[in-house]
Amino acid sequence: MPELKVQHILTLAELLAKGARHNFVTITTLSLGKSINKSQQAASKHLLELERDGYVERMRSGQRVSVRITTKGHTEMARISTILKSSLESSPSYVEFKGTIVSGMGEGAYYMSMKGYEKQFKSKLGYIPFPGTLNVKLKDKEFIEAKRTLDTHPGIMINGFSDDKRTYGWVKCYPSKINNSTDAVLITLERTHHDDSVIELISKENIKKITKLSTGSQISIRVPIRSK
Amino acid sequence: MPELKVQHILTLAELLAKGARHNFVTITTLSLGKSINKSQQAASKHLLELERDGYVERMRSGQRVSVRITTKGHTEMARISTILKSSLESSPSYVEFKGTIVSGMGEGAYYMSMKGYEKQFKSKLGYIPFPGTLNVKLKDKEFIEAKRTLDTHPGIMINGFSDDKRTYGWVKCYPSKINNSTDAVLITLERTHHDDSVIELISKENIKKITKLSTGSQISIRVPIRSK
DNA sequence: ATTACTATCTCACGAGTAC
DNA sequence: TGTACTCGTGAGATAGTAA
Repeated sequence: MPELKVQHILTLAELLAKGARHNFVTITTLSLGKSINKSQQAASKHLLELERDGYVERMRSGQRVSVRITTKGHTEMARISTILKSSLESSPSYVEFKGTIVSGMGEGAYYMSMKGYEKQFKSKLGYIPFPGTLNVKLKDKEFIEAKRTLDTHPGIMINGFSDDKRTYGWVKCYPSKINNSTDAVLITLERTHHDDSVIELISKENIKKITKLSTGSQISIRVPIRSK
Repeated sequence: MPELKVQHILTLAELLAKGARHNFVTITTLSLGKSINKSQQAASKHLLELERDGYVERMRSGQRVSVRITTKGHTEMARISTILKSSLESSPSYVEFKGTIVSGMGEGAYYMSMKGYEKQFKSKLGYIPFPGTLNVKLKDKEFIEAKRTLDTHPGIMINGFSDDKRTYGWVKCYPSKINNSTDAVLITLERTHHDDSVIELISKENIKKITKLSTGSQISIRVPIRSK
């Protein structure tokens, strides 16, 4: 039983679109070729091969040829369509980070506890985060790239503000899951004091305590995103 | 802007299934090759070309390579999936017959008016048909073939019966539309008195009168069927 | 006008192999 | 282990053309 050749997929799709599932449709190899961006000769060969392999039936009436798709042909197309559709849908809708917990520098805690931020956390996240950030050193280049991916997705925006001394940048929040179970919020900062390979997380409670993780532990963070 | 090559479709689908939409996934060209039923070398080339054409991004970490599908790649796959899906769905769910009206031989009328049939018509179709059948001479070989197609689909079964003299065969009814507007019922008989190229229709009223068609008129009959 | 043959070309694939 | 080069083979495409 010969497999359906990939290059025949579009040809079958075109015939299907022309209504060749249940009725013989009369179509010239020239127009079929145009539809699939191939030559008349290629279309003719496609039909011959599709017929040989049992995906279509053909019927000559003089010069013209009518074509109909067989049940086998239809089944095969449905199969391929399903494969494509499910592979598109099955794509997980999260960005994943993997790395190891590193000791925070205390800085994050200081900034995140400022009244200008806390007020917004309370209203936009629904709580005031535990004073302190969990810092994760990313394991690989691809996770650093993933950070850039995140930038293209919307997050919860915490606006910057000023006090007497200086201005403080915005903070973007991405609700996420640690090790697929604990809720936390990955934050990206307008003005970061880390290099690219470290990400910071905040949470309602002390993350290390709740997850029983400590400095050096391997950790996975998943940020759900809306698939487009 | 190079088009996505057909042979790359399955490769992209495989990457999609592996979750490479939002995250870089580490996959060896050997295993990728196996998944798409190609060699390691083919898989490697696919990835190189997909990258060259902007459908995936790659990232080397030493020997291994991580792959992620770009927005362009995802869009393209979605496009193809939609084309296939809609071509499968758009396929009209009817079998069509075209031909010319020929004068009935009166026989049909006689048989169809028998009490053994009439009782069943009344209960299964909801009415007693006009006494007389519309005979249509099919125009082309493909419509004769379409009759065979119809046989594989279920219709409303009118059982045969016997009287003192003889037995009468079953009649299978397919509700249909004449010229896409008038309701009628195409019937196939266990024992037909026509050759293959003629079909018969019955209806509540006199079809010729209602449609203002007469012997010699071109006519189209569509029999809706359940697509499988 | 339309199909499909033949010849030719291109490029997709796998084998072998370097790194 | 891995990736990806070169190279040979053959499938798939086109041009030209017969029917």
